[in-house]
Amino acid sequence: MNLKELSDYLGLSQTTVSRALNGYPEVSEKTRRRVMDAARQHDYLPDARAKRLATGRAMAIGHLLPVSKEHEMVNPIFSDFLAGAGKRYAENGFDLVLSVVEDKDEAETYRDLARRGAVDGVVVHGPRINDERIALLTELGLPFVVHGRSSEVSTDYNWIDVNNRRAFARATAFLLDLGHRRIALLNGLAGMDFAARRFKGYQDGLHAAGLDVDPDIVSHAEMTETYGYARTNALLDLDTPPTAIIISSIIPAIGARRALGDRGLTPGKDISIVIHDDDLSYFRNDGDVPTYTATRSSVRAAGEETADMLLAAIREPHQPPRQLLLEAELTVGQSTGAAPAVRQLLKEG
Amino acid sequence: MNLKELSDYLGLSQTTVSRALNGYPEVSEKTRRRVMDAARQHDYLPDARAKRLATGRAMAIGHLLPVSKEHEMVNPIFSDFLAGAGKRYAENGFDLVLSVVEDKDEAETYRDLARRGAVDGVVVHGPRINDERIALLTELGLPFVVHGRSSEVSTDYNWIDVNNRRAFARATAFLLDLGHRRIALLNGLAGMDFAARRFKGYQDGLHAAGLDVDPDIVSHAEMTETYGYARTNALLDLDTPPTAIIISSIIPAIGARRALGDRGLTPGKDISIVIHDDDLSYFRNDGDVPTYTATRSSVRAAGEETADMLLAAIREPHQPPRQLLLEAELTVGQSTGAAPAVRQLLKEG
DNA sequence: GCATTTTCCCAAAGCGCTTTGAGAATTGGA
DNA sequence: TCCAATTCTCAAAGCGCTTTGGGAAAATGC
Repeated sequence: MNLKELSDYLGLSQTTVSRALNGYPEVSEKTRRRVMDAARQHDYLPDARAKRLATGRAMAIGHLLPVSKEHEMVNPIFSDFLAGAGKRYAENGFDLVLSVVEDKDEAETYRDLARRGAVDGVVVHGPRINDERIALLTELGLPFVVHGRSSEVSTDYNWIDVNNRRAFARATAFLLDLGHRRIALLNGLAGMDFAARRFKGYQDGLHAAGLDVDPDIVSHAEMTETYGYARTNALLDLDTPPTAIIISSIIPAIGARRALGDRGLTPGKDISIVIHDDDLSYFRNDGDVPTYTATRSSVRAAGEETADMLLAAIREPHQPPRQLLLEAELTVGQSTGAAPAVRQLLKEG
Repeated sequence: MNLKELSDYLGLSQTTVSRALNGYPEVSEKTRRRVMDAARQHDYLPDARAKRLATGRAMAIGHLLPVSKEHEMVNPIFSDFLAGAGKRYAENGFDLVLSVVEDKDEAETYRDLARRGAVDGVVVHGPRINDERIALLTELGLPFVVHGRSSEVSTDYNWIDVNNRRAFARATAFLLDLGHRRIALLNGLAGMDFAARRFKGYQDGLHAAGLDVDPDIVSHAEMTETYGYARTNALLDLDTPPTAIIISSIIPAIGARRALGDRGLTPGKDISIVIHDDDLSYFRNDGDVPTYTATRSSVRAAGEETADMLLAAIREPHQPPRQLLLEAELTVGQSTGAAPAVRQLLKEG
């Protein structure tokens, strides 16, 4: 059943039926009700293709899932983010279109989406330092929100980010308070903006205590379990291994834990671990006392906020760019404890 | 630049330009080349909205991401699956539309997608036993492929599945060969078809050795880390704890490992673990000797196969349904070893 | 050389909606 | 009662493509 058939059936013009269904005021309540009832009864829903052409809007938001040829890695937080954002899109009648694309084709894909009119806006994931996508999208005039921020980009744009710097400064300070002096950082991929901010926070924390960063115990890589395992082993093999490790995600933390297990070491006792926890739905760091001490910020909630922001930006294109900075909470779990020296002192009374 | 402008510029009709771009034979090679060059030069790409209306095809595939209100759980294998499928869609000029939807609204969403003409086909994820979505989609005439199968559905339909039954029978037999007699099963959610098949395989393995299933050491739940942890603790607290555990996914296996760690137990030595490994990109079970002994089948590869199958089904609607059964490989890792009794015997020579 | 194909291109009619610009029908005011 | 204002409804023109049904020009066959 299409609009023509429905209006023929009702003895009304297509105009009136369309207006009744879309809530325009030019139609009497009586008629509107009659139209709505008939639509429901006949299972009528306007053809999305026709509606899109007629309105010029796609009623869809684009997300690019970049898949690099080399590492073949999909960001594990992606699905939780999509769950959050997609929920909001659905509530607002928008579709979510997901483009799986190789890193190198990303710019071209944005161009295509814009020219084809396939989406009304896009979300930019995983911004790098001085990310060129921001200039591109601004030039294309395609509304967008960045999940994260991009340092060294001078123009103003919509973004939503966790206060990574403060979170990691707090995590560092927390470990310092426990007496740790040699604290390693297992960070995300170099070049990623969030990783740079987390490093800065870590550095802030150390500096505040009069300490300097030791580059030997700072590393950057894609956040896989394997990375956590290998890197933790390497750290433990050092002449003076760290007494604590800050890890950028729960996934490499699993690997770190495995490395400790291999050596019969216990987190929280033999070595302290603080993680950044995105609160992944299949990997909850909870329980009476959470497994890990963590700076926590729900990526799913971030997805919801991102969607709201983008929909607002599409609705009101002439408003100034919007920004939202979320604070992570620092929750204490089982994976941290006093540094060995402090422990010794305490024991000696 | 739209088609009209492009054809005006070229001094050709819209018909000719459209045909030239879409590879129809009614246009001379010389003209085609001229059109193609001009299109490239002016960055012309046909408007997706108009194309969709004119052709009646959506050039898009739908995936539902079901998010249950209660458990708020997103399947962690989802993103890898999408990465695989989405790659193929992109190669074939299709978009991927992702609908985040509450469990209870799933049927309605399929109806909407079909009526609105928003997609040309859909992928059904996580089929349950006697899944009603299959009948619904058949009735709607919306092409679909099920990732998995649904027992007790009598009609024929497109599916692609891992041979879960055989994989779990092999895993069980493998553990039996190592001397294990008390083997626990940490399965997926009851009601899921894959979980039922895995249970059957487990049962097959035990029966073949003249053993029976002990329901006390079989459990069904959503495959989270927390589940693996809690359940492993419960198993170890039994009067006669199992000497081996088969775990349906790497995620709960992490939890199991954590439970073992808490007690100072080592996988492969104190207790054996076999997992089913979906080969998640951020959670590779590899290395010189993989961490886990596993039945492995790449969910990403399954995504690619599913996409190919669905695109073929859309292209050739009158072909009979297609099916593909993938075998999992059994790879030996560090998490399995001889059962205590056997170990004792071997030691005694 | 003429009739017949074949090649190449075009005008116009959709696809199923929204939206513009007006025209009936109704209501209210004097 | 008549006229103006308001309310309700409609015909028709798009939106930017594809595709049908021809028709002119060029190539072929006799």
